[in-house]
Amino acid sequence: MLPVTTQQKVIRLLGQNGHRLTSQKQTVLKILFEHDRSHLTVEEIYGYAKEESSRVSIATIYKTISFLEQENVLHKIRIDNKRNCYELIHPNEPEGHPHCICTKCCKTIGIVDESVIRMLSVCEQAIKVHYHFQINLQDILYYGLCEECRKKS
Amino acid sequence: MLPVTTQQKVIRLLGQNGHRLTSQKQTVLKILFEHDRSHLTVEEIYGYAKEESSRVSIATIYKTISFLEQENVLHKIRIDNKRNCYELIHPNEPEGHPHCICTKCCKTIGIVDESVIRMLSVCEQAIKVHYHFQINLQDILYYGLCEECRKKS
DNA sequence: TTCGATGCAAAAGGTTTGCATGGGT
DNA sequence: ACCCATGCAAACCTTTTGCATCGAA
Repeated sequence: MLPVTTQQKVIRLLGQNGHRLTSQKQTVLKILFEHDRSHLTVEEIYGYAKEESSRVSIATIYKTISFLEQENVLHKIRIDNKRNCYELIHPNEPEGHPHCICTKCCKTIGIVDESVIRMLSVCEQAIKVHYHFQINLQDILYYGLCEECRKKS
Repeated sequence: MLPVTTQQKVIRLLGQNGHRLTSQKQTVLKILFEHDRSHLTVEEIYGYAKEESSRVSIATIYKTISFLEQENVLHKIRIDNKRNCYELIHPNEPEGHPHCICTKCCKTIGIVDESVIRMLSVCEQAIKVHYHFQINLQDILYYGLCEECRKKS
């Protein structure tokens, strides 16, 4: 759960710089807060938004999501290459952290464990050295079986 | 460059199991062999194929690519989330190795260096331990600047 | 009252599909 | 001759866009 103070900060942010805090934006934010740590598709957000209030269009959902991405509230992850997924950014966690995706139940798990993150940054360093490539952004997905699904099978 | 013996093995493979080695399939394969180590989009393959012979349709390119994917000749990588890219699988190299993508010139570099690969598998191990997640497949992209583009800027 | 945000519907762009025809084997 | 593969065009699906209208500040 994103801390309430952070939530409020985000909400305030959206009404600034000539932007307007509309009910649609608030609805989308509410949904994102309620589904923190999940990885929602646009269609899912739209579905939840219609439950909240019928006055939403899919175009607005897309526009709002782009806006929230620009404002560093939301982060796009490409879990499959058909549709995009989004997750809330947690200010104190490494941005763009790796994800595990269960190929059976489709659950996604964000990898934020410090020791793992540290190891990955060692790999990054090695790539910089070996390939003379300056890494600015990483995008790491692991596919496999989560604990529950592995136990079942 | 994929070894010629491997190329021939692939070509032979395509005429087996009730499949037919058509000129279109051969054209696509020729293009893939010639652009080994690159990461071609479907549109690019289609473009090259039309140069080779005018008798190709985009639908056939898609169908051929799916077929080659199933046959473990080709591997899909999602470099951007608009269109898919493909690269030849090299039997003796780790499948699904990481890629560096230059955000300036769009060049992609496959990471096959053994020491880096070894480090990454240590990370995998750590994830298995910390998250009780069984990793079957990895999909790792690094975005940044390649050597040439970094020198230029 | 102003002007950014919304809703609608159409467009865009990549990919898939159905079906008659072509061409390997 | 058989029947898989191809080409065409239409369908699909997600995402984007243009524009008139709405509504937050």
